[in-house]
Amino acid sequence: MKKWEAQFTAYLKDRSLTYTPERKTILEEIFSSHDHFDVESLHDRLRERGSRISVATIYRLIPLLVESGMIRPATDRRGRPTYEHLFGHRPHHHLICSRCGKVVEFRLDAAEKLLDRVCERNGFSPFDYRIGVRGVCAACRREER
Amino acid sequence: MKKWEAQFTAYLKDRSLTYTPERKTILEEIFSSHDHFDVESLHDRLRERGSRISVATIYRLIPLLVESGMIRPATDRRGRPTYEHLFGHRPHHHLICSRCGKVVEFRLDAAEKLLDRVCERNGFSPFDYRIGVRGVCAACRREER
DNA sequence: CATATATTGAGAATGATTCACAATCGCAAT
DNA sequence: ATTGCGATTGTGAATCATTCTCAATATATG
Repeated sequence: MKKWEAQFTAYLKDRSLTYTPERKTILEEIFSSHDHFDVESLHDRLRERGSRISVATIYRLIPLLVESGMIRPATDRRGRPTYEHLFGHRPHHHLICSRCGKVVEFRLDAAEKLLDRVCERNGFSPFDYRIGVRGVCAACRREER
Repeated sequence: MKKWEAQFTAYLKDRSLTYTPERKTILEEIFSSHDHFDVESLHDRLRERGSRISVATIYRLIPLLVESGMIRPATDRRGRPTYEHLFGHRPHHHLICSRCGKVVEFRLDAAEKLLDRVCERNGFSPFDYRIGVRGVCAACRREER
């Protein structure tokens, strides 16, 4: 059993909810990729798989996944709602160019210790963190002149 | 003239667009607060001010503000689209409880040095950064048992 | 196996966002 | 100041995503 499956079934059991085949199928599809997803394309992917799960079921599942900390709402560059799941990647961070939208990923393990201390002081048990830095990339800076 | 006004008028001029009274009013309202905003509540605030600007005008302005780097799309806890503007606050960060949604703000100047080094290596000129830590707060952890 | 509750799909209802269009506006060139 | 032209606006209609309703199933429990 995958880690995400264990976490989600525990969450469901805690609230007397059930782990239905539909929910299992949707989760499998979500966690089969690391990419962000939106409802429509997730629904398409499920249909390609041969599933006839309705969009309503997806919409109904999402709040549970958010609540349980499996996914989180995000937004694409144009502000459209997407979701990203929180398993299977080690924390990675982003440099985002405000001018051209380019995104550079980086890792920064050194930050973890600092943040652990902050969490401790505030009674938080962290399970994920993200750093986003906004600025202007070298190419755009050159172009500006 | 405010910094944001200078930046936006420059952006408009560059594309032969005009800085109309409506746009000025909307910008003033957006930058009069540090909070995130959504279209509906921004529209309400404008009406309270006595303005009759239509929502369509707001919707039409937003892509320009995003493009010009004045605001950025964000998302509230439930995934609803909001925007935050990018002027005038010192960097602050968030601990977010995945269970109950509580948000604790903190500051962490020590991170800045680490991030400056990352930026330098990648040729970025940063002007803002945000750290989001997701976890479970003390109250929710207690309740879980 | 019977019961109570949760879940589902379909389609209707809602609400947010975009579009179309006719009436203004603002700027630049006279 | 006047004219001309593209940009901008408000209105209301159209579209699109999301939520809701309801009747039919499925699931867990005793």
